[in-house]
Amino acid sequence: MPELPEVETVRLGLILCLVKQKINKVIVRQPKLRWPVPTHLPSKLKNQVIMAISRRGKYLLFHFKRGTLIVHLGMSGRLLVLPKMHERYKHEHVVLELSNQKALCFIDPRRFGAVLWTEEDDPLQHPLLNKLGREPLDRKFSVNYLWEKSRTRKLTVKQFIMDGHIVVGVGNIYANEALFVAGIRPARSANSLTQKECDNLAKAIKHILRKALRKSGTTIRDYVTSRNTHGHFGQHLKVYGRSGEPCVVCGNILQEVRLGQRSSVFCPKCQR
DNA sequence: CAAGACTCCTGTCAGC
DNA sequence: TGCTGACAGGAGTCTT
Repeated sequence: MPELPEVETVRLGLILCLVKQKINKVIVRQPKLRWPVPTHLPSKLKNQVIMAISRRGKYLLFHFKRGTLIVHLGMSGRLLVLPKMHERYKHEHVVLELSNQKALCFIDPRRFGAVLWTEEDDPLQHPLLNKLGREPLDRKFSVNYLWEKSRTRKLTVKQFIMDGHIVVGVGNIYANEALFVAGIRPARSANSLTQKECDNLAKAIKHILRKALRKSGTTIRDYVTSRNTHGHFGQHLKVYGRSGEPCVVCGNILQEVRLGQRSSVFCPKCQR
């Protein structure tokens, strides 16, 4: 499941081979994604040049002279740059054929992803983007911000940091890991956090995401050209997926609780 | 406004 | 071996 570091890695990889390329043709094989792929997408994109690729949260933005393509990878989405004449992947829903005889392919078995189009002057004003919370690696995502935002919130701190209206890009895996690093139990209510804990948490989120970003940065090729985007990450996870196993710090058995239908694993000794 | 339930979808895996 | 059912999960939307 692509989280923010993976999406950013995809972006960096795509910039290398897509910017300045012209779209020759768009093929929509399966328009039924998270939202329907706009029927006018092919005509809107035809003959336009990809000027830049940016990111907001886990949304990728492909900027054109007129309009912006918005892509979300959802749970199982992938963007691959393949030769124009390639063997068709299963679940290959949208294909952009490029002027360099390659094709950008959106592949998404579970179809939680999205391929959308906006012509707002500022694409960040799109309804899906304009209410998003802060970027975790931005300076503005700080102890003060977390502290203030959490004061009125009674939900669990894990659900709180996974709320994209507070901070974007913290999925279940990194939420679990960040709370472990910060020494905070996932079921604590957000408004019970002390300032010191908010500080630890903000730093832990940044730390975990930066670390993951560095790790994926070394495997950009895996994302852009071909399969197997995962595997290189699991070995670094300290709590996620390790319920019942010993804590890597103190040896206590890691426990699991479900918060908001999400599995949450923590060390009862290291996390308070 | 806040919080929880519900929803989309398919690959994977446990259990029989 | 094959079937069935549970589960996972991002995040918007609906309900309370």
